[in-house]
Amino acid sequence: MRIEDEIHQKEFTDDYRRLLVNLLFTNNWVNQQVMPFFKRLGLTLQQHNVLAILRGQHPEPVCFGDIQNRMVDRNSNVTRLIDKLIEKGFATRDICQANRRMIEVRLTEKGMKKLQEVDDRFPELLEHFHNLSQEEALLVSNKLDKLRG
Amino acid sequence: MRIEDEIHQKEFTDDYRRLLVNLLFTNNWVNQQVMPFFKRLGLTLQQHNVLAILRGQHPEPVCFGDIQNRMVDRNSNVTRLIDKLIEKGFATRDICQANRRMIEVRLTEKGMKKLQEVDDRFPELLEHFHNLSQEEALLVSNKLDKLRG
DNA sequence: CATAAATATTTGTATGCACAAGTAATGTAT
DNA sequence: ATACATTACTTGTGCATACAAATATTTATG
Repeated sequence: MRIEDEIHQKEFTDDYRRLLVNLLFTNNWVNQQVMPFFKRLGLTLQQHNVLAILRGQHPEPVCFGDIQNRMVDRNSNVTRLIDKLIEKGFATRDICQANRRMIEVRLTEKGMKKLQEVDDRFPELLEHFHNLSQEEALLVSNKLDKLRG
Repeated sequence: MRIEDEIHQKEFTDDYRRLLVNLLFTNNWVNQQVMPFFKRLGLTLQQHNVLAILRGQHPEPVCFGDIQNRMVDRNSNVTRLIDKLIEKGFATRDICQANRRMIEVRLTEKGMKKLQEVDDRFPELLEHFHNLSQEEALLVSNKLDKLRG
């Protein structure tokens, strides 16, 4: 459905303005697909993002700064995210002995299993994106890369 | 910059997954351009969205339900948004005499001036999108429409 | 006409996020 | 060695958001 119809607006003054509004609107749409998906699995999007980063280094630990730099949403408060993951038994935290300002975060077995569970169901989530062909998905992705510069 | 490099990930298992992450990441990027822009003008993105909807009907009033249906972010709590706008003197609220369940919201002169101020500066904001050509902006916008179905 | 259903908005609450200030450990310069 | 700056993480606070329940008004039904 055209963005003009979605928000009941006649037309946009220019294509960039249309793109801006469309990106904001589409983001809400994406969140409405993604949030319930993760909620059903007992995670938030960002908690899952951290778990995936931890798996990338497993069994090596990852420190907070590195987690932050690899996150899709850089504004997250890593301290409190990790608190939640530890509370749920998906991660552990230890002070790094080489540099005691740093915290080593590791994935647990339980966290690993939860990630596997997410992976198993991921195709369900991606189905929502199949209105675009694979070529179109790739094209849009590349244009978004270009947009951000 | 490629999304893989932004989040330090080697590569994605498939193009749809890449698109999903790219949309989420790009949304954060967009917010980082948009939020400070509106903050400098003493508004939030959503407050501006409501003001623009009110202008669309001015001098006729708009009721809450219609505002909600036209908003880019449908999850907003319209009651509390309008409270803020009235507090700032940008809008007024009256009970509709024809149907007293409904609230008529109108733009004030002050609100109109604030919108004009935003319009005057809008080109600054849109500059951030000029990494894409006008054709590309249009293309991406159309693909996003298609994605949502 | 009384009652139930539907509509439109409001309020409560728990959670999440943004931003700023705070703490603790380490590095650097004199 | 001491003082200052930097780094890495933590905490506090106010504001925004999501979701559910509540209220008030109108419409529909027997």
